[in-house]
Amino acid sequence: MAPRYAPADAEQRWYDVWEKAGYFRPRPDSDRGAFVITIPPPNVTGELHMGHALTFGIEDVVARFKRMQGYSTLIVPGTDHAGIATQNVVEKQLAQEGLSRYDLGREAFLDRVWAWKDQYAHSIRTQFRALGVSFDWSRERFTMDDGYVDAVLEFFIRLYDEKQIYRGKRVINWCPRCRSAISDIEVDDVTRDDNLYYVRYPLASGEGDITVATVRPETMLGDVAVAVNPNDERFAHLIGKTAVLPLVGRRLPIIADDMVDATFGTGAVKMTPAHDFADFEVGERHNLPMPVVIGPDARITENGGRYAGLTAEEARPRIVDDLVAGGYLVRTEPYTHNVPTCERCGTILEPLLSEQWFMRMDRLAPPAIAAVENGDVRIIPQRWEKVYLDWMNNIRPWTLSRQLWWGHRIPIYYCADGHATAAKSWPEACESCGKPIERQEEDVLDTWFSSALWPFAALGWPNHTEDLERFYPTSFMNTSSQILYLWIARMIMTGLKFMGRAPFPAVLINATILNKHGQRMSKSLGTGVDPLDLVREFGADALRFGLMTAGSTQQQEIRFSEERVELARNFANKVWNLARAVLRFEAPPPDEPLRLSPEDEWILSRLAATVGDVTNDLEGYELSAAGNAIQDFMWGELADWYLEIAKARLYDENDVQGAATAAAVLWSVLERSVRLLHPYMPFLTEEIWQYLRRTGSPQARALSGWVEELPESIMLAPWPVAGERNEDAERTMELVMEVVRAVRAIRSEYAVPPGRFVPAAIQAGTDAEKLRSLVGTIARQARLQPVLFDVAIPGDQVPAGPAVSVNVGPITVSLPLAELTDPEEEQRRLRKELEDARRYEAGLSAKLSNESFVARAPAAVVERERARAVEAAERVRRIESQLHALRS
RNA sequence: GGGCGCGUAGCUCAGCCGGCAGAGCGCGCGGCUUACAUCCGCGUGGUCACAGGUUCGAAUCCUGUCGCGCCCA
Repeated sequence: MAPRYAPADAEQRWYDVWEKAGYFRPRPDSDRGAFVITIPPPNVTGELHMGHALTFGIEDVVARFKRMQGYSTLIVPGTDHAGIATQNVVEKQLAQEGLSRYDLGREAFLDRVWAWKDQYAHSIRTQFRALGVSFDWSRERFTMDDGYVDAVLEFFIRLYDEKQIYRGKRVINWCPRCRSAISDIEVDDVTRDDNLYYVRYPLASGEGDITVATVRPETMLGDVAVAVNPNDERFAHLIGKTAVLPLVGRRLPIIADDMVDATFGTGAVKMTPAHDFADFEVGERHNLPMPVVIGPDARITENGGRYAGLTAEEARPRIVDDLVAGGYLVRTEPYTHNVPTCERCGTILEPLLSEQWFMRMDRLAPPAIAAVENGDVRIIPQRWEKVYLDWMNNIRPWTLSRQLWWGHRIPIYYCADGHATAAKSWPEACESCGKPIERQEEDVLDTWFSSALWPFAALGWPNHTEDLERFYPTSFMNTSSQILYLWIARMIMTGLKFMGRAPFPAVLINATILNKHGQRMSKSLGTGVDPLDLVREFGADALRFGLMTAGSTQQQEIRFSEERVELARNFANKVWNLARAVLRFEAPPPDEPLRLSPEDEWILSRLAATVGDVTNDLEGYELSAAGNAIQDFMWGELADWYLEIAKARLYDENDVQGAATAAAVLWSVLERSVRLLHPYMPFLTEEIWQYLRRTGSPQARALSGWVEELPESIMLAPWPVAGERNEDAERTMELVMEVVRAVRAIRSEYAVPPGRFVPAAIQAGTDAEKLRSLVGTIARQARLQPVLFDVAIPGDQVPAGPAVSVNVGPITVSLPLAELTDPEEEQRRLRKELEDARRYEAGLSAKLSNESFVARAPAAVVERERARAVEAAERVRRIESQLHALRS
């Protein structure tokens, strides 16, 4: 084994071996049942980023844990066609060639997008493999592959037949750049400084006028009314009268509607139903005409008279100028408001009246609300449940249609009379009138429409496949908070609708990954990091471990830096070297059984505690806590203490049984720790596993519970079990470590060369019996030689001559560092220690003399404080006596 | 405007069903000790954002304030 772990080599070898051996496929038999994840399919727009590495890392850690626990475990991989996003990137590519999608035409353009898809799906697959994720590639899906298309058609037609999907004219968010409708949850509001224009509309009677306020004067071309609040006395006399639209001359009825906020502007509002969500509703209530004056290209339409052809942006100053010239502009004032922009491209959205396909939500939502309320679906962290429920309780119809080419084309066919027929393929005739079908709907479906089916469509729905039978509902979903509405909510609704059961019992909402300065990681900001660069530099295991332990499950953001991966790489190397050390001490097994010493009992107890903690943490999806627990144990206890202590026996040629016992305990504890670590560091642990398979005495293997040979891959090994805790052994070793640390501290303070042995006298008081067999251990770890243990010295006298005293609990270690001890210095040190000890003692007595405390605090707490007080007093007495001895 | 989260050592974070403030990194000192210098030993470092309250006792529970962030309108 090399002195340094080289990840690149191991990673390349193992992934292929695992895949070829079929370890990523669910095992057929399992009495523990199935554990299934259908991954959130990444967009085929580009490469994976750190957020993906986190998401899929979490899924793989959890799945590997469950696989080891014996579940029939399956992770279904896949990619999403990501309609508008992918179409945008391909259009950008075309633009660089000076082409638009219209130059190519629909068919040729789609060929281009498919080529893009193939390229990126391949590159994403390569990235997944580099991360070491145990996905079942034989079940890989794409949201536009043949079977999936069928699922989408089935979904659409069933809901259409149930009248849940309908066509209608509504004001929608229109992106003039994407040339498509946008769902209201794909809108980003951006705060902008604008002007509020007060415009005077004369009354038709020629006497008087009414002034309205607007931030978008150009929309006045589409005005059809002026509205006021019915309770607004200022305008009561005008209701029913008619105003005249300046510049246009259209006659506008003055109407009353509750929607109008009397405190905004003048309290009178112009109504533009084709270009404003609220105005549209008022327009419907009052049967107003709805002229479209700003078209899909964001230019003024024919309805805009002499402004036709201008962009909305160009039209505004012209109209304002004309209003001024006509004496209609009363005044302007600065106004800050939110402007809706396209989440994809940042373009300002135009509310636009148009014909779209919609899906009703009022029947689908209630069961999905109930599922979260009654705990069938748990959202972690739980606070997100409220966010989900708030949105679901105010849910609105879903705009399904997108004016795109890339996506699932809406399966609606029209006859010459414009009747719609829904069908999986070109129908024979119109289902309404029997006339021939003339054309298919041009629009495609919102990407999330197909994503909503993912957990069951990826398993074969609408066919009654074996996978669907066995693996639905899935077990776990995790994703970012941003798509709680867009995706999670819709999966729950459709799962309940078509499968009768929610698609998963638990949803983990991931933290957002920020860089070390707290900025979002994003390609456009230049703050993105390619996970594969980190894999190349530090190894996939290090990236996984570093990410998983970067922040707790409850956090909503994680500050991530490369340094974290470097530290995880160091840990990986530590584990590697720990294994090297353990494997070098293969002792010949004695015939007799093992003879466990206190430190053996201790490390076995600590392992038991760690297995328990890690298992609990993983069950609760606390991956950070679990990872830290493994690292703390392997590095801080197994390597730093147990191995160092065990070396004495391992190198002792006169103690064959002791050496064999230490070697066996080491092997077994390492072997089980490596299994604990496997979900986080699959490659390193597999590499070590191969050495473990070939080693380990029968006693060592028995200690781990192995009755048969170790399996050929750690992926087939069961999750470790450990025995009982041994509290006595833990307390004893805790004391040993404290004494050793205290002596080391004194040695360091007195600059005793680290290699040098110094004589010592240890008085252990009440702990003498407990420590007797560990004196040798203390001596070696603290480099003390020779050692007088528990010799009866009258009173508290330390051995003759100047000495340095170390007090740990009831234990005192005296180091007669004759030539090193400066009595003055030592007195100063002891006086400070005495001061601390007295302050501590005083604090305790104050507490104990407080009657309320003694009366009201739990008995156990009072008892503990009393014991501490006794110990503190004793400590004060000892230090005093040590000081006294120094003076004499 | 409404909702949520966060504020603990120079940095990143544990601790938060109340009972003597922790870890890693950094920094300082000392070490190539027969697994590892991607390492080992020791040390330094905190009004637990602020102000009230509850309690025998508050980093932890409650209220308010300030600062940062996210979501919704």
